[in-house]
Amino acid sequence: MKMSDRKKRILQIVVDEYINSAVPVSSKAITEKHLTDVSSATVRNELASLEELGYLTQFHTSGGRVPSPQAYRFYIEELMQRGNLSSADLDYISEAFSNKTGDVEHLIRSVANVISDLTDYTSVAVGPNAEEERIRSMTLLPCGDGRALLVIITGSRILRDNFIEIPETMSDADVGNASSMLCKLFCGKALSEAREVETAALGEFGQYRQVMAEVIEALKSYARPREEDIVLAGAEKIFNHPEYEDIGNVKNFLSVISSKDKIAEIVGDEDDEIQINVKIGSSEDKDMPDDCSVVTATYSAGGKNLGTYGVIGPIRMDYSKVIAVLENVGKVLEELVNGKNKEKKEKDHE
Amino acid sequence: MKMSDRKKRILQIVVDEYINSAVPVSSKAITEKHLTDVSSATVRNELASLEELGYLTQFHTSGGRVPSPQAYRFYIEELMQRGNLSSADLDYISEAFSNKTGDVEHLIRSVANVISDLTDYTSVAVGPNAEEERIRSMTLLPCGDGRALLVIITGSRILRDNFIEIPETMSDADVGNASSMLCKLFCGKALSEAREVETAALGEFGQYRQVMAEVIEALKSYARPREEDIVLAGAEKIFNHPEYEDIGNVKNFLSVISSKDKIAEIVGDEDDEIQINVKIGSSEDKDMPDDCSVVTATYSAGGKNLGTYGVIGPIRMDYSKVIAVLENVGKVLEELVNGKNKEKKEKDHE
DNA sequence: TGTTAGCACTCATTGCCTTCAAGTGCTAAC
DNA sequence: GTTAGCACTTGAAGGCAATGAGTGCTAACA
Repeated sequence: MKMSDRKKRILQIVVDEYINSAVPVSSKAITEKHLTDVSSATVRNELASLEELGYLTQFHTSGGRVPSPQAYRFYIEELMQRGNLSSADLDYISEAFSNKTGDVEHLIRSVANVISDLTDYTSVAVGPNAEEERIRSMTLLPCGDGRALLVIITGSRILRDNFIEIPETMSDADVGNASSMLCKLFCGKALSEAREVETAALGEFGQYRQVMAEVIEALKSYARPREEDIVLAGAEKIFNHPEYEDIGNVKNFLSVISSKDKIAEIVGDEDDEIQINVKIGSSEDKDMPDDCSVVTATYSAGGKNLGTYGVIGPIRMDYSKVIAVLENVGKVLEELVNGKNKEKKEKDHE
Repeated sequence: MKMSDRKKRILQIVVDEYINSAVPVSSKAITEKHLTDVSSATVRNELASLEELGYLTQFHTSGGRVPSPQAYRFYIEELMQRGNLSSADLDYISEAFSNKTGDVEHLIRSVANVISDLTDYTSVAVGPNAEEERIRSMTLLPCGDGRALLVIITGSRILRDNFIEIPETMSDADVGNASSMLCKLFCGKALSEAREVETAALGEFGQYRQVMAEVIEALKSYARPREEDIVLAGAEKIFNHPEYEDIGNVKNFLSVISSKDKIAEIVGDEDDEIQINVKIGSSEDKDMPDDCSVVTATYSAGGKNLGTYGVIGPIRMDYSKVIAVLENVGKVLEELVNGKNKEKKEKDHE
């Protein structure tokens, strides 16, 4: 069966209405508020047909219709009005990032907060993959107790730190030497390249050998996102949505968002090509609760990955608003990063 | 009215029963399970009297009695059986900390997890105040873009979240010099002392003056506990307790625990003299929900403050178990830290 | 004077019934 | 293809009686 234009229009009305009201939509409501030129009986026929096509479901015969996950997908792709943000919202975004300095950890947190505030959903964020970041500096700082702290700084000020065991025989000066040796070896390389240095080849490093092996071990731990790079904002926002008056749903939701692993799983496996990604219900990700959707966007600017950001909330989500927020935050972020680069380049030219 | 021994015994039974069952306790239940030598009528008289004294309340005439906050306080101080942990629990604790390396941030998280797992409540932890920690090393690492990262290593932690603006005119070597100058100036001092160095007195530092001023500014940010030092574990555990089948309670609870500020407030204002601290209901802390209790302990070992740890949960909390867990975790932690010190001293002697 | 049996009373819970309203599906007419 | 009309379904809400747990009070007892 082909989808007539009227069917599409009706489906759009149902989804819009349901997103707004959280109440199953009846034929009467449709003809009264939107399609005033046909009768409710006509709409009823169309609704029955849309139900057959799998776009709508009914809880019980006398209860109006509710969109299925399939309907939401279709809605997002074809039917949704792509809204723009109010200028107040836009101002809020630019202001929030206006004087952001510091490293990515802080940036991630601010972005998550802004997204949660504007959308009224719980937001999730996973920092950029450090894999391809080039190492700017690598330092070993002795800190007593036979240990040294390995600090790695990369281009976007991602820093990683690990403790390295230092042999008793190494003096602080030795550690300093090892440190500059490390820097010579690894600076300018990407983390992923650095990691691949063969441990065996390090035999020649004499007394530093053990230290070097540990450094490589540490580098391996950077393959996965760190706990600190997975953040959550506005968890309490779910209570603003009626589906979470049910304790069971809250339970499911909380069990997911209180595990960083699960968040990483849900947000993580992005296809970098697609800017906005929508997952609806549990069918698309085993870690997701049945009644949840996740909308994420992966940001980048100046060729640099800035991380993946998004919201998690009920399937009945205001996709239009959420997508608008994600897009605009992305834009501002990009301008910010590029603007800074530009500024810097201009300075360099003087 | 004086509390007879029998009254105390009955009150103890009521609180124990209620903590176990979450069901209001009736006179019949008491005489059947515990006080078999008196009749329920006698117990009824006592219950009425305990109610008059403010220890018990009734929701309705035919509903059994429930302890009041006052009863819990009395129970904790005088009535509670101070239980010991099972050997399985004790093993679990020792194992959890057996190979903990790394800085305080990691320690805080493990401790919070252990406490939450053993008590089945949500646990909260606020790391030790960095104020009195002695600075072991202080380093400025250049990271391009006119910035350097200030890394401070103290006895038990690494502080590395302040970027310092570096004047264009400073080369990396200059930054290195500034770095060693900082170290000379501040190493061995406590953070709180270091912070008090007069900015004005730094005029003599020439081109480093601005940098020095910024470093002092940065030091000031460590006066309050940092967000990273306030952690939460097992948020989803509240659903294991029947009071949180009510969505309103969950809402209150979540609104508190999703704000680090509020957690710090509730956990924070400890009297260091008292090892275990119990707050029951909202009367003791305006930030706390009416129906919540918080039990915390401030740990220290070898003269060093290790932070404040505890659980937050319903007023009807298994105080005996919670306190036992907190005490034992404290002991193991102390042994761990002292053990290490001892080990180290022995090594130093060789 | 403290304890207890007995009994009337209170009140939440449960199940059952009715009524009500919302919404549908179907049919026949347009 | 559209629509009016109507029977049918179903959840929500309200009333009502039965149930049962638990209490408070009184009078008798040791």
